[in-house]
Amino acid sequence: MADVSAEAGVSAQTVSRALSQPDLVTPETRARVEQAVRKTGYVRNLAASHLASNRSHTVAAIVPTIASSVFSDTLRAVGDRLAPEGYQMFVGNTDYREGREEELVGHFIQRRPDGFVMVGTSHTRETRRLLEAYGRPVVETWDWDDAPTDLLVGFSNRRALASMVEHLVARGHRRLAFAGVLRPGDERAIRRFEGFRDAVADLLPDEPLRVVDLPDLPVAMDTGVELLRATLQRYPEITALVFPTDVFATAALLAAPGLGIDVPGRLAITGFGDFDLASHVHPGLTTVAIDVDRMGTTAADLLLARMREQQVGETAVDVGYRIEVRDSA
Amino acid sequence: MADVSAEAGVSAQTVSRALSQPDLVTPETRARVEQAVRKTGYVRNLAASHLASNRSHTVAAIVPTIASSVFSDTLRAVGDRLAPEGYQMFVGNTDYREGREEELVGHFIQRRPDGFVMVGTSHTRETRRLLEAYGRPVVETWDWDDAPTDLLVGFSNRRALASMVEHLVARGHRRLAFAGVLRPGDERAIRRFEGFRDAVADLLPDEPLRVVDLPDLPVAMDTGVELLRATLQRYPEITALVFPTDVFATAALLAAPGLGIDVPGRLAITGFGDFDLASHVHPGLTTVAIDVDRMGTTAADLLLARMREQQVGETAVDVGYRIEVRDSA
DNA sequence: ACCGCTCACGTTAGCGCTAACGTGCCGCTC
DNA sequence: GAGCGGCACGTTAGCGCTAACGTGAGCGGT
Repeated sequence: MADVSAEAGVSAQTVSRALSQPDLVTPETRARVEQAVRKTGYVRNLAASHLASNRSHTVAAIVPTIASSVFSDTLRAVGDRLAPEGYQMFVGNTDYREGREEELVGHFIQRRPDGFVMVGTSHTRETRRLLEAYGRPVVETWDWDDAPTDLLVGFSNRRALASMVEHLVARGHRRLAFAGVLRPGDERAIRRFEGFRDAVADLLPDEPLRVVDLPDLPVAMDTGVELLRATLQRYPEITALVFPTDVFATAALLAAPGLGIDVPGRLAITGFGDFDLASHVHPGLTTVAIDVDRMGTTAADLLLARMREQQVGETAVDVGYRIEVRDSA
Repeated sequence: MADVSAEAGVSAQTVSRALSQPDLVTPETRARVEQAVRKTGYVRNLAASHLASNRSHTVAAIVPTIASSVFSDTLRAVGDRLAPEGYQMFVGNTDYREGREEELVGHFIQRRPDGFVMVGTSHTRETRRLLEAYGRPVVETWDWDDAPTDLLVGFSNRRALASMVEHLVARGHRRLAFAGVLRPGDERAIRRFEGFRDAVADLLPDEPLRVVDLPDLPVAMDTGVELLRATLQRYPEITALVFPTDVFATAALLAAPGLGIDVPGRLAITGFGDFDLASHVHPGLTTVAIDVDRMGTTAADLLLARMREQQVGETAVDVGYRIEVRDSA
């Protein structure tokens, strides 16, 4: 920067201003500085900027897995909104392992991000303590809680599944099962199960709770096939099978003909997420659609406002959900 | 850090050593420092560490899109290998737009990452200049080039598609078409097309080159259906259709029955990537499988060695590919 | 007893920026 | 024409670490 300021005949402070707050220098000075930057090949060092200004212009994002379209779409939306404002994003994945989130927060804090983006509202006590002590804005996404850590842009997984059960009951289904992978690292799946459980208890009080949980299997299509098989073996009487993710539901849908199961005639199937694939399988998958782009963009908007110490109107935004009815249910 | 050193009764330098190179202090001192860290709630500031040591312990990764399992699996593999070594990863996506890569490199350099992970070997002149001037290790992935920028862990997209054509020809196919989305931001797709073109010219010299390119459409399943339709309209005589990605191939496979097309009887279909879905559709999709985990892990290994200024044996690693033969072709 | 070496830790300076405040000039008001 | 405020830019100091070098204790060899 000293080279640039010498070349441009101004002080280092003016170079700094010309680069980060161009409005504060005259157009002529700005042009001289820009010319000097080009001539010297200067690339400013944001680590030094961070240290001096106490702003890193980074955001830390923590998701269960980046190798799933649901979260990577969210990250893309957040990143696309933040990048033009000069923020870069760190990404960490918990791999659906309990405790990894706390570890990641611990590591990320060392980089002093200006904000955090988290998936879910359920965190360990220590995670919350760390985030609160850190004192920078946090946006939670992909779920709903009446007492969020800070900002919240999400929807109720519980109500979404309850709505799906309502849809099935309205279509005349009485014997429903839920099949998924439930474990502490994936609270969203647990909320969805709870929504199923409560809606069944509410709408079909005479029916037993039918659940198949294979907590040791990965979130992959093979597991969906296995869940379909296990559920029909355990509850052959069911007419509808509710999955907490399209990953399982589409796999089950694709495997059904081979197992001699007519969908939706013999068995109705529902998913969650409205993946690209959901509208391409036959029959089309009835599923829960989330406006992921809006969720990501809104989360980034709230974070930006907080990071700039602007007033934030609503600190909790419900982006809702939509039951996307296709032929599978 | 001053608080910690006062609390532990040692100098700040010793606190620094206890945290970053624990072997250099006695076990007793280390314990006292750790105790003091806990008591004070100290979280070290890696921006300051970066500034003082000229090592950021970050790696910048640039991919076409993070919302695709191919690249997010790679990122996950790279990230999982680097995280335990204390490296965090910045991710940027070019959205398959030409020129975005150069822009991203320009931004990332300001953060002084210790290394770069790139997808592809083809970059603008300015991108290469920036990376070379920056002088830190760069790993290119997902393609092959005899004169890489620095390190290379990939495979030949061109040869992979040529192998697929060989497979089809060996099965008796003569009239083949290639259908995809070819544009400057996606060099991998172009290499795959070239592999198809050259293999057809080589093995089927009497056949014309049959290509359908819809460069303005997104890489999504809808486009796959559209490509299938357009290709059969233009080249009704074909018996095999080669796609440069499983996204298109699986969509075409799922749409075929509805269009009255029997796969593989009337038309053989092949993809690229061996997505989870490829083995779940019926018929199973014949496709090109890449060992993405190995590619990511090896890329991270080479990068780590270079970042630590260790000797790197092979600077170019070919992870190869495998034609995964299923029933679609 | 002296030397030289190693080890554990301390001291000094500086990494490359920007916050905060200082300075000088210009134009406006009364 | 004195006074005042705003603007553009400069000066000073310091953000929180670590590289490089310094120091002193302990130990073995001669």
